[in-house]
Amino acid sequence: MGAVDREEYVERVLAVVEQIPPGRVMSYGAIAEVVGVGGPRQVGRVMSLEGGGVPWWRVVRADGGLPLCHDGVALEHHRAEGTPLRSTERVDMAAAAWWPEGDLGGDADSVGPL
DNA sequence: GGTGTGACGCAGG
DNA sequence: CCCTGCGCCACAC
Repeated sequence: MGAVDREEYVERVLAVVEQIPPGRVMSYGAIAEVVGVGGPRQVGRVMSLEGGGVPWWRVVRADGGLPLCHDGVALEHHRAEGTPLRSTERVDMAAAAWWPEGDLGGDADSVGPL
């Protein structure tokens, strides 16, 4: 079976992003793993094209760095949602990292102490 | 059909 | 903490 259609891939990626709860974040690589197709670069491409309809600011790089395009806007959202920030422009992946199949990897819906 | 680029990831210095 | 190089896959030229 070949890879899913482009539209199918987009829908799938956006679906995962929509599932990300407030105060939590997912890395491009994590989304690519959940989708099971393509790689982190393809996820980023989809976000740039169709990310306008989903909480794109909850999608960050694996090292906690925010998207290079609207980092300032993303910071506003993270501060408003209470995302654990480690630096003025970085997210604390150790506490904010989230996973769709049950809160594994990071912690429960609790945001843990800083 | 090769080349370059990118909202990336990781290892190394 | 910083920057550099390599690998990755899809798309534009």
